[in-house]
Amino acid sequence: MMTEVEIKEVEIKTASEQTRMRLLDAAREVFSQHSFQGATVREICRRAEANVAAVNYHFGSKDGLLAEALNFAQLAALQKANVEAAECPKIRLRMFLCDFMLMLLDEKNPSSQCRIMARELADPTPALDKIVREAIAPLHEFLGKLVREIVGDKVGEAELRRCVHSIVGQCLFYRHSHPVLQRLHPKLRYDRKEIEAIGEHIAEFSLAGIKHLDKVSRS
Amino acid sequence: MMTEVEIKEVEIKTASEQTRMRLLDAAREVFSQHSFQGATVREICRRAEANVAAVNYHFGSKDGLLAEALNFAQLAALQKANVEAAECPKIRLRMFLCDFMLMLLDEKNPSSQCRIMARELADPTPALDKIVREAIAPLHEFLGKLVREIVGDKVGEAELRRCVHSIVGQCLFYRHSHPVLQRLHPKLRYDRKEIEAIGEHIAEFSLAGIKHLDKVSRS
DNA sequence: GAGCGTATCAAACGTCTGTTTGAAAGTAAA
DNA sequence: TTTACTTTCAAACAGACGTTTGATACGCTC
Repeated sequence: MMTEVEIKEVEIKTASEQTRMRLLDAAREVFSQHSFQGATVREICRRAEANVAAVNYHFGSKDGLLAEALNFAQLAALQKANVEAAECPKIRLRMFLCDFMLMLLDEKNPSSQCRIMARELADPTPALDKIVREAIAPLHEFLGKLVREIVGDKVGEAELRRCVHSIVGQCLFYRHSHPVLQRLHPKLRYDRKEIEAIGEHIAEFSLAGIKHLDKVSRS
Repeated sequence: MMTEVEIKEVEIKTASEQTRMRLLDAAREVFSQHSFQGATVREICRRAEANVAAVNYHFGSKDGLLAEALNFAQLAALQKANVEAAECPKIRLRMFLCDFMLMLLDEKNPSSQCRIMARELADPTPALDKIVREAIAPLHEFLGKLVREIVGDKVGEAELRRCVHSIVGQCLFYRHSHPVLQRLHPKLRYDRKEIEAIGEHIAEFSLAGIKHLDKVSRS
């Protein structure tokens, strides 16, 4: 049987770890809504109900907080499950794109890391190297292999790479340009149904593009 | 015959207008390289070899400078020339995409406005409304009509809109993710040949996607 | 050259930023 | 309770930011 102290440690952890968690959650929230320069330590601490000094005490700096807030486990799990699935490559591409778009766009999705990733693309930050290494490079590699399965060996590396770029570009567009799209189509709501329709569209559009590439290359 | 004064006005304008021009050029340079929050008035003035107060004297504020620095004449001219061209819609899409990618990626291209536009997408700024109204909305409308010409009337508005998003998304990806792509493929140089190859790829990829949409819709 | 409006300049302003500090509060073992 | 250590806190720090100011220099008309 556990002592009272042990229960406390397991269930609610130490007070210190609680504030660490609250800071990380708040950081993910704020970093996904503002650029790194736009996000302020004071707002993160306000949302975490912690003192301004807490960030530097627990994480050393604002940079350190961002680095620790990044966690691409969910994105990696998505890729792992997809690779191990028994379906054919085309269906796996469809599945992945729907899941990925839900990660990027669904506000209810707890994984805001991909939204941070998307935001950091344009504005290099000390954390960008980590993002590229742990999230973006594996993602491109994963999609490259998947497209290669579909397109066969007749297509060159450069064309294959551009196909991956085309797919990723379509996905990120909806995240990057969200403020613009809201102004262009004010009445459009990005609910789960709409997000899945977008994922389906990107899959259909891209599969046709890949297939056509195949034809061009063989001719 | 012109007097000396008139010649002076026409050729080198007033000293005041010269610094205005230098400020606008420097602003376009800096705003296209950093986010609005990341770009500093001091650096703009340093590059323009002007005093820090010059921005507020000539443009009222940093916001005003950005608003005046924006000028989408080249993008509009591109669309106008394309609409008036005699070619078939598919070839016109190819032409436009190559020109557009050159505007977005070619460092030698004097039109950095599109690079600013791309940068501002993610980070709403007081100038975003003007950008959407004068550049993005017309661009989407132009591409929507072009795709409509290719795809016919059998496709719904929602699907057509998503096609335009797919095209624009692919184009902007190369601009947005430039820092990332440089890390992923360090040896790849974005010279004129590579940019045109990218434009060709996006055109081929998208035409296949559009065509496939047509087939799906008719079936 | 005198006078006048415009443009430039160094300097300062107030505010916001990330970060540091030193004291206070909390925690847990002896 | 005492002791030693960790965590929180209000306050202040140094620097960067956009902007303002008042003096100075310039260009022009008379």
